[in-house]
Amino acid sequence: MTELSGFPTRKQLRDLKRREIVRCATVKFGTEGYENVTLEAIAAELGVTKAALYNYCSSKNDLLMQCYELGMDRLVEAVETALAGNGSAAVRLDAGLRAYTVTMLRADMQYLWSYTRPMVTSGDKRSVQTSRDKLDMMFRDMLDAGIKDGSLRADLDPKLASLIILGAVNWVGIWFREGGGRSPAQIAAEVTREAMRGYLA
Amino acid sequence: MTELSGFPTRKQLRDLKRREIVRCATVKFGTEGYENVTLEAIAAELGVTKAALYNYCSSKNDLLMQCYELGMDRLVEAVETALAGNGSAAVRLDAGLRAYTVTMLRADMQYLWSYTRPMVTSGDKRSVQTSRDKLDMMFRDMLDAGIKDGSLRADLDPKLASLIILGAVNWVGIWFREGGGRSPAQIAAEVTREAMRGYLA
DNA sequence: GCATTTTGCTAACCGAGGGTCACTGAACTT
DNA sequence: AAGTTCAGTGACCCTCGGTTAGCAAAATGC
Repeated sequence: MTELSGFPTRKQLRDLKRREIVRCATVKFGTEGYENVTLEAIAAELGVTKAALYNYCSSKNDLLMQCYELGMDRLVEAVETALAGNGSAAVRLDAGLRAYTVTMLRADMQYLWSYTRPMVTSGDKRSVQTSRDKLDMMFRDMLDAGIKDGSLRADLDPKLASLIILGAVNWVGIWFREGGGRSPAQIAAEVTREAMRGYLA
Repeated sequence: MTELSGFPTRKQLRDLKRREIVRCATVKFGTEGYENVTLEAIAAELGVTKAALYNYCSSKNDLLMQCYELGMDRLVEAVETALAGNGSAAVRLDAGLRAYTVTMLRADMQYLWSYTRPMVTSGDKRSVQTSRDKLDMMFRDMLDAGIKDGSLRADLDPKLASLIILGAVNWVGIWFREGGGRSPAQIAAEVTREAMRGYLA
């Protein structure tokens, strides 16, 4: 035994701090907007100086990317769980899309669709794109399954259909703002049903 | 006669210059990204100094808004023309959506969807929103007409349907990049057909 | 035709904020 | 105890959006 158990190691501590920074940045970016948040403000909220942040990210944009990745992981996990449920492919697809939408409508996730995409520089694109592709593939596979089990139209093109459906659903993130009478869950249910309408068997 | 005709008046000249600035900025924002374009660069391309630009816009963000307005006008006009054609409401809706998509896929229009929305500050929102609302209304009216003339399903909800369809179509602007085998017109036709699928009578 | 104002622009500057660097003090290593 | 690693600091630089004083030329007034 080189150390007491129960205390985080140096590496773990470092990662915990990194996560805390990302969490803090996510909230601030999401509520105040990327442009309007200074690194100084983030640092101040964490009780350190700006320069300290550069131990955990290489630039402001990189910090945003880390926020994006965290959000994407959350999204992938929510959808994965929902898609793994019971029922026909159509039913599971519906659940997956609803999970996707509801997660996306969380206040601190809004920036994902509002701020992040344009900021993605060619260098960062790779890691972001893999999460996106993964989600895309999950939905596409479910569309395939729907053709096989007969719950979706046999003549649909999974690639095109997933673009259409995800487009419709992503758009919600743009136009939906809290305050209208309906809850995110209700909105998600309506939009998902509507987006899938043309594809049900 | 206070002046020779055929020469632009002071006011006209000023407006021409303004347009030229906006056109130049549009191209640069579209191809290089808002963040990466300095006012100095725009000014240099126009052969003036940065400060001169401030005679025609109040801030960099305002310049972006002027680009946005120009693009929106273009979009509204293209859609208006297409919607005014002959045929059933479904046919005209199809034409309108294709016009919308093709216009949106122009290289110098990409920034509209990639860069502008998040930059819109609450003050500017008004003017931008009116163009958006106008487009939305045009499509919604056409959906209404489709219910009336029987070319679209009688049970569709125009408000929800327009959000779904426009969402699907707007998404193209995000994922489409030149170079794939198909032309913008082909893409537009495919996506439009697919997005309308669930709503045809 | 001369004085006055208005206009379009420039040169020089300011300040915010992203990013860097030399250094420090504490903790781990040997 | 001496050396090494490392998180964090404070002072600094530089880019870039935005401002201001002033100038020359065109428009306007008398």
